Amino acid sequence: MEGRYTQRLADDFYQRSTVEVARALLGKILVHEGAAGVTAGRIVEVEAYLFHNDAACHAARGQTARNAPMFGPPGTAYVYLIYGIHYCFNVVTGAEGEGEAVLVRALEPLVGLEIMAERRGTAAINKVAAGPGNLCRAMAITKEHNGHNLHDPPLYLADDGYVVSELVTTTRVGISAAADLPLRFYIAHNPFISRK
DNA sequence: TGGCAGATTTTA
DNA sequence: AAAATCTGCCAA
Repeated sequence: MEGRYTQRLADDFYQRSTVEVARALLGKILVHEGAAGVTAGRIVEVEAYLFHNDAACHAARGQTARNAPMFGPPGTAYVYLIYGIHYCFNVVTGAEGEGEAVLVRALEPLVGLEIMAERRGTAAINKVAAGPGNLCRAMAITKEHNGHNLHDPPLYLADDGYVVSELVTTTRVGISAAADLPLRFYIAHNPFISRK
């Protein structure tokens, strides 16, 4: 149990294009050592948001107080509140000064299943961390993690050697602008994704 | 300074 | 289909 996900992603993991990082994040582990205990899950679904030619990206119109973390160094957390209710967790990518990020949309719960189920109010394992809002709820990720360096506890990314067998590329969910861009990626046939 | 849209989720 | 509920951002 302890030490299983200690192989944290190093800085050079993020030293490549946002799309490459997004695809590489599939299969990696998101770990949160929270007050209620450790929760962790495998990333099975992500979306890329690009600085250039992507009107759906929060940073598309330049830097503001809200999207500032997106312009920070890659490997930073960008967490924001959407619809006044749900948090969305992103991994900042792209060079410093370039507002890009990868939205993590779904996890396969691996550690702390009971904690996650209680936070979510459901024990349905394939729905506990499916969808960006639900994922943050299950993992207790909030605005306080905004700007956090994802190399360090309590919130970090790890690699357990898992290899993705088949990767699917589709258009992103829930956006009106740039809805035709193929920037959503998920593990094929995975039962934990938020939707087909 | 106010109004509105939004990378969602659940069912009032 | 529509509500729940917050806030950054720009003038609908």
